[in-house]
Amino acid sequence: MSNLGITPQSESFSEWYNDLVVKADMADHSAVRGCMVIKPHGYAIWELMQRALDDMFKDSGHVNAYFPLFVPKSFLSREAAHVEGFAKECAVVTHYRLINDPDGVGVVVDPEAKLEEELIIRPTSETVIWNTYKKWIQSYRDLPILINQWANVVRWEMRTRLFLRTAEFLWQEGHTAHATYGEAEEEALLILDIYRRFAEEWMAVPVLTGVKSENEKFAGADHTYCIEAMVQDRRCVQAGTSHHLGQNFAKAFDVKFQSQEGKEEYVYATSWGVSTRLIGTLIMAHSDDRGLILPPRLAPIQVVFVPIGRDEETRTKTYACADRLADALRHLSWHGSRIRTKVDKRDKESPGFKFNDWELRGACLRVEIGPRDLEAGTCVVVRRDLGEKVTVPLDGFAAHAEAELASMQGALLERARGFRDAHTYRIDNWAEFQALFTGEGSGGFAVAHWDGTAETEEKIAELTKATIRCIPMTPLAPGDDEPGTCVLTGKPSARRVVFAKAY
RNA sequence: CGGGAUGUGGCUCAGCUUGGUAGAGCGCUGCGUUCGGGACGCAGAGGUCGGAGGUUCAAAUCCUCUCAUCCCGACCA
Repeated sequence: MSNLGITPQSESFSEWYNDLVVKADMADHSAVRGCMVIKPHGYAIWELMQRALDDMFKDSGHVNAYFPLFVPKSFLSREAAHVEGFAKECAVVTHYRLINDPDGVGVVVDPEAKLEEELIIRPTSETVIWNTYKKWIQSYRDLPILINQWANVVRWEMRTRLFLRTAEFLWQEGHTAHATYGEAEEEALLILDIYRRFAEEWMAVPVLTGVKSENEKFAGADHTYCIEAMVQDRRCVQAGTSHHLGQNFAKAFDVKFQSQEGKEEYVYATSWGVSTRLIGTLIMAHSDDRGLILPPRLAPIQVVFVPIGRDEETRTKTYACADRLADALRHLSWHGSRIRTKVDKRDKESPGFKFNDWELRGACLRVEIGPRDLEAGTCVVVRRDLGEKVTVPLDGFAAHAEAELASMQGALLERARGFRDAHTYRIDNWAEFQALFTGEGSGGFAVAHWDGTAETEEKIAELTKATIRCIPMTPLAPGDDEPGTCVLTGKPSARRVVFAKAY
């Protein structure tokens, strides 16, 4: 069995990832640097993610809206910390018209068509939205506002990777307005918990929840909550963030409301988002050298049938059998949606080719139906994460398939959790800390004491490339939240924090 | 934005040193045989050699510039 031209993980994790994304037909590089084409197979995963998250947002009282792509430059000057965080990576629109090149062929920018005020392509929408909220909010009766939008944003990144960091990406951004600090805090934590549940229950990716250090928090936030996942090269991915913005944007955009007591106060805000980066995280968390391994709840194809027959007559029978089984599955509801199936009737491809192809594309269960099965009244079922062929009677097939999907969903989460826990270390001396982040096959989560200063954080990053991923919400192990001494400086530390190399 | 590498049919690459009619494998199209872990035969189609200048009788090949991609750093969801 070949690896189908995918660089093995053991040889180079990053090449493995690049090969896989392209060969599994998820995405392609585009004509524009740093941008990508999300192909149907990759987009199908995004659609499933969107649907799940959108339901959770709606269930918790949020509504969707849409705000414009363009941000007047002046908006970005309003909140100093915020603009500093994004200024270096903004795309700017300066003109609004092209003309035929007077000196030759093609078109050139019309110098006459210069915009009076340049427009920034949104790197995030806080400023546009808060400029709007100012018009919407007068009284405490207008609050809270709980709006989400699904959109694209642009951050002009120097170094990009498909799904993990692209110049343009798709995401959702929630923007809420509240009367009190406490209510905004509750909102930020509510969303954080939605993100955690989505990661674990849908993506089968266990995540740490925590607070970002001052260095790592969102520019413009009072504080930032995050979910952090470990992937198979033991590096850490920030998979989602939820910000308590305090009154920063309300002050920058002068958004006040009259309280029940008649007092004028600034509004409290949150913002929160997850992006197509989740797809990259999903791939890196579970997949192997043979291709994608997707958790059933997010797999575009959950059960694929490969009917086998060397002659027309056998083929007719195996096709009919596969259609019948697929149809039965489609009428079953699993986690609230129909089971997604496919009967692979491509007659130019051999069964062996199809086996490899569907492993590459991450179908969860593959069902082989050949002449031998027809005689015996069975089919052969192979689960993508286990790879073993199991002969199953046609009679109990649907129940078997459903049980296997459920079991696979759980198994992936457990495996990922086991992997993460096996690479999470409590480290109390500097030599050990450095050793963890040095050399081949190194890495993981270092749960260590830190003296709380930005200088120490930066020094550690400089020496090891590891950064503080989060200050956990709850201790990962008993004692983690007790005082100790900083792993680098030996100064007092209030509690342990999590260090890792990050994407 | 620095350092390195690479741009030649859809894909992977050879040809470039030493200038002289653009090649291979895979894929693609047609027909036939195949079909339980990437099948085979025969016949076909497909390329302004990333782009622009220059040198030359002649440029994929030499020179200059430019664009893009990948890897490694600095920056970031």
